Amino acid sequence: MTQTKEPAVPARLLKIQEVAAELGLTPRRIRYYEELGLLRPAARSEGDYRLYDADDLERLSFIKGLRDDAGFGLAEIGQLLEDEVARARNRERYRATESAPERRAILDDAVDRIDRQVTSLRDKIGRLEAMIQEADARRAHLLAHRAEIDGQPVDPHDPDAVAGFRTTPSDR
Amino acid sequence: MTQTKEPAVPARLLKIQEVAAELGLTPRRIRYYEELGLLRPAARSEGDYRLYDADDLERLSFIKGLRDDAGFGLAEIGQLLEDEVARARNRERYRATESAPERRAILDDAVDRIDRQVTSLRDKIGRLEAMIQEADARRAHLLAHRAEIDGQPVDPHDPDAVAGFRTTPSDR
DNA sequence: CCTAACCTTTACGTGAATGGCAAGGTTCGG
DNA sequence: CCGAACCTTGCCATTCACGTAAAGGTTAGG
Repeated sequence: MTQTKEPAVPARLLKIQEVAAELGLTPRRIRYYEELGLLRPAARSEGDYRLYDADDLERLSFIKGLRDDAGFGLAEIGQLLEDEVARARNRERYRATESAPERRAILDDAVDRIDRQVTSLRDKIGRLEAMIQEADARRAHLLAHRAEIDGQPVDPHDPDAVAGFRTTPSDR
Repeated sequence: MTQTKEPAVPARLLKIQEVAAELGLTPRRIRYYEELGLLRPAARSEGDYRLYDADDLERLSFIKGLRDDAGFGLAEIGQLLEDEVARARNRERYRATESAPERRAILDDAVDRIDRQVTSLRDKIGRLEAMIQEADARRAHLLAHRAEIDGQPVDPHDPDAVAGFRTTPSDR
């Protein structure tokens, strides 16, 4: 099947549509992300077909998550991820040097970037949790009124209304 | 100052720009949300100025959160929140009936809606947490390599590269 | 009563993120 | 070597979520 040539698995390269299908994207979107500098296919075929490796798939999947799930804009994602130009530069720097301290620095930078990504995600989670709190407060308010009704099945004139159900027109 | 007429506080009504300033929105956005049926001002002035009450403010704030923080589309927000037509209808139904069971039903519907909202938010949080997991995995991978370097300061030929830093060109 | 500062509706403009199509080149199984 | 199925770049169209401006009415303080 997959011929194990010599060092490890050659890890088959995928064409754009295969990638799109696998990740639930469209070729168009993938090309657009490339155009914005968010990723670059690992290789091109003889006839210039884009060819993606497992690494690209991971990156694309993360981009998709940031976009579709986290709702970040593509520009913001660009900052968060570091563009392909910088990525290539760092790869080169890492490969070029033998120096352990320098390699450490490069790795530490990469870790910092990930930390920033995680922080962004946690911030967002925090905001969503705040919204849940508010929603729960409204929920509790409604339930309080429900309990009130349950207590006195038919009340002649209700003292005030339920949150979200202003039944006393008062002025309007 | 605020004349307490008789029942409670008349709760001053705000004009659109005041609302916008308070919530960090623009009049345009507020009008647009109204146009989509997401909210309707509590009242209009003599000369047709939109006037918002505290209830409107809460709703608007929630809409803003769903949009800016949670990243939902306005159409989706419309479904989640129930449009103003349905809201008005329910208010009327609630007000119209004396029946405790019916009021209970209306309140229960409102609670259900809130539960759906919370579920949507929790779903999103779940997806974000999954992304954090992935990011942490990458982070751990990088740190593993950093530790490796720390162990053997100057290694002649590295066995393989770091995640995200393919230093062995192998074929490309 | 006047006027500045606000409001109204209507309508057109814009940036982001795609969709869709055309014209042509590439791959690949048969 | 051929055709179906895919790929390329290029470009225009569209949707969403507003921004902005115009033309005119309203409010509130002095």
